[in-house]
Amino acid sequence: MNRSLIKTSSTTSPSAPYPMPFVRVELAVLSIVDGSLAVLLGRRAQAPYVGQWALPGGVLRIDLDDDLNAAAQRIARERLGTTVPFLRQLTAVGSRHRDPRAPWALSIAYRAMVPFESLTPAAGKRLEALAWRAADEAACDGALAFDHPALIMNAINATRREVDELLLPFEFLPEHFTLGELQVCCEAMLGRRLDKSSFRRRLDDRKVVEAIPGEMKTGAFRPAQLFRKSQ
Amino acid sequence: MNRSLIKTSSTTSPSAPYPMPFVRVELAVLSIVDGSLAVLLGRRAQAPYVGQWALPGGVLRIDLDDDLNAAAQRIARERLGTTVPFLRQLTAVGSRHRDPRAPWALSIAYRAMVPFESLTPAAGKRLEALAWRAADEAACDGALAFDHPALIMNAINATRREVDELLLPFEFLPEHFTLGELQVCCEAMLGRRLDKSSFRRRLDDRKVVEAIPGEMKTGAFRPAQLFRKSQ
DNA sequence: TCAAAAGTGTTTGGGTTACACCCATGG
DNA sequence: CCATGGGTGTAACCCAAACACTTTTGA
Repeated sequence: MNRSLIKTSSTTSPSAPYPMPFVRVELAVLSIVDGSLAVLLGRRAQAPYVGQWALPGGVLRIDLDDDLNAAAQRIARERLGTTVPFLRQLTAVGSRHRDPRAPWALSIAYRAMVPFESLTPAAGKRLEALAWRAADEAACDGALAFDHPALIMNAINATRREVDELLLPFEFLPEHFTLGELQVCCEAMLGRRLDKSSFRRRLDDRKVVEAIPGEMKTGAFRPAQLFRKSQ
Repeated sequence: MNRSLIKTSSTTSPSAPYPMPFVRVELAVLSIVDGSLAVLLGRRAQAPYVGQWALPGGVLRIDLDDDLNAAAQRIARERLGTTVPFLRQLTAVGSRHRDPRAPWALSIAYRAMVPFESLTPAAGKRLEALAWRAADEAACDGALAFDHPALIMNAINATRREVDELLLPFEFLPEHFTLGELQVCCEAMLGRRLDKSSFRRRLDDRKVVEAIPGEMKTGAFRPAQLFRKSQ
């Protein structure tokens, strides 16, 4: 299966078309599974790398996609059956021989973050299976297809940096949440414990959340104030 | 001049080629001119946006470029006649109707930093002229072609963030330099003054530079220790 | 009354800013 | 001897880590 899937005919006149690379979008979909950061992998049903695990992704369709973000969302719908919030472009990687389907392949990598329960376990097109995998592990796993371990590492670093700066994935949480829940979520993403007191001071210095007057969450123990994203 | 420059023929079989976008690389080349950050702009000699100023850039050539970085360097050679150090990928932007030459255009934007004297003032292919322009200004100038003001803003922010973190463009400086020269350079990039004492403390806490024993720069006043990049 | 989680206050320390001050040299 | 830039020291301050403590509930 080494046949080129994209046009590569050579050009003649100076203003004639140059052959363009094979352009794809790859998704590093993160979530919190069992209290730590996980990445969604698909087992490939087609060549190349049949049977191996890889990030879900798809070909950019200039007939369907208005822009790169739209392409990422379409591919998420097709492959995962869900929309993906907290979307962020990570990087573009492109070179000769990256992908045996084409002489030159360019991928735009995106990071997203979804509640893992929101995923239909049914795999979409071209995938045998979907599975969550510990993110730190996957980032170092040489058995993954293409250069995807590096992309996963990139997604982890970008995400941890955002959390450090309190740019938090509120779409990932319920609309109303307690500060405890928020802290547990951040700790899972960072892979380390946070101090309750300084975490809260930072939150209200920068006004990233606001208390919802009257709303409390009652449970087994002392009731907790509910918060929502500011503005 | 609305004729498509790239192949857009539709596909038939499911595994047949999809039409691919028009892929370019744009360069935000920065330098320090008159003590403040400047960006290199070219006046376009061809449609679209003839006569308007834009970032230098060029089409990705999968027959010539081994990877994206190589493409950026080739385009720098062709357009500017020089190699570009401190190269960093900024972002990919792509959408329908971004560029009248094609129905769907994708650009990978790169930032570089060169000593401005190293540029041959002769403009390369497809450019009428090359000129340095205050970066902060250009980032807000609606008269620039395409979405280039946003790319310039992106380049400025990425660069200032790197300098804040003491990831410094040593290729931009002479191999041996005084701490005063280094500080002036950083101040120009940041667009604000730095405190000499804390700047130096930060430098040697993180061991980013090392003194060259015996080497001193003598001038009008007290001689200064020369330094080089660490490692 | 105890466990568990909510919520608050206080101390400490690292790192940066701001600023004052000496040093060495050519003119 | 002074203007100028090189180089050093110190106090103030900001922020966050660490940790101790009180509060409130269901069981």
